[in-house]
Amino acid sequence: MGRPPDPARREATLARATDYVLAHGLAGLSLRPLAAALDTSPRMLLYDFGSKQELVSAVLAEARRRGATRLAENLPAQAASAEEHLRGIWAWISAPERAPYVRLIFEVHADGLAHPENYPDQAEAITGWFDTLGATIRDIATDPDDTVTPTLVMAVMRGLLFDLTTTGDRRRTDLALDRFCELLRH
Amino acid sequence: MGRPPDPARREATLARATDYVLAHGLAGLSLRPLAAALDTSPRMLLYDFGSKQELVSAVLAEARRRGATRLAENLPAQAASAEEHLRGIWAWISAPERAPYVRLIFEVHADGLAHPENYPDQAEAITGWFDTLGATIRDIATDPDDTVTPTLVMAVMRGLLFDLTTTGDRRRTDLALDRFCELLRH
DNA sequence: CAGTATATGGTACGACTGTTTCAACAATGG
DNA sequence: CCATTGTTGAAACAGTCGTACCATATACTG
Repeated sequence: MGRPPDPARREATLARATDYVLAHGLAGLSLRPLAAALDTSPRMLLYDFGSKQELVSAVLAEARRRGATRLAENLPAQAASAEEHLRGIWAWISAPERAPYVRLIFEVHADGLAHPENYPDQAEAITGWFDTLGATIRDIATDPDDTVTPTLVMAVMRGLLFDLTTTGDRRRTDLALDRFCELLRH
Repeated sequence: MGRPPDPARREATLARATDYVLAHGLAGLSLRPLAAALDTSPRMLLYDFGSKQELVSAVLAEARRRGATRLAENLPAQAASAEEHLRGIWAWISAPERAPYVRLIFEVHADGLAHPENYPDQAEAITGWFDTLGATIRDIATDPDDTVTPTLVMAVMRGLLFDLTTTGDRRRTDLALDRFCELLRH
């Protein structure tokens, strides 16, 4: 009885909305331009997602899913040394093609500082990397449950990304990562 | 002939506006609430600063000035070891009282990713620390013109601040700094 | 076919934004 | 006093924003 719902439409919209947000950023996101770019209407976006905030949450979840997938694809599991892993991750995340993802990470972080209630799983997005990372750098860490080394490694990555995205000085930031690897070796 | 201009008013407004921005953040800044909190009007803010963007620029410059002054006050110049300096900076910048400054740094960075034209001196705000920092950690760096070590040190700071402000896990981030100091020692 | 559910367009509301316009007021110099 | 110049208030302009309301179109079941 009645027309059947079409969940595929929502998912297709979500995918394209994620493209749009990655391309244009989160900060100035507005329903009308977004809808226009997606050949739909604000009306339909709210119909499918309930509110702008829920749409944003869905987009961020989708972006995280994509990021994790892409990273897994590009970092073969069979371990070279931990150092090579580290360099691999840096080369991947700092590449210009990842700029949209990196920008999104920083935008979400900044907005989360003012409105933490909108990002209930932010903390998990930080510590979630430790499982991923912990496996690859286990030989650096003193013991398997060590969270300190992954914390430091991720901090170096994020800090260097902050620097790189601000100054654009790839040479200096690359050298700084070299220096960090050097420190880890001894 | 005529009433003399009153530059003191502008400066007083700037000081209080900086307080307000530090307290409420940059992201949602709006002239009307700001003016109300400052017992003035949007009209006067624009009269004094020309436009919202120029007001923001002035506020950021003032905030930077304050931050540099406060940091200088709290880190006595006569050198203990570089490691103690590092720990001192971290203790200072990661203290809860600095949260407004830290938030502002990240907010400006995030907004600058979308609108770099509004922050022409952002890159300098990064590399500017190297002079300050270079002096205190000279014995860590291989030579006086080394920019790589300061880059790495600042990256660790900023990355750990990113983590701390997201997860709130002070213990883990403090330990990560310990670990970094340890690495630097060898 | 009627009935019922989803899907969708159009439109408007109310609140907000930075900025401008026009007026009046205040203090000073001639 | 009066002209000049700086200062300030009130209101409006021209937008944008997320969202709600109302009607209609579409596709399915009984």
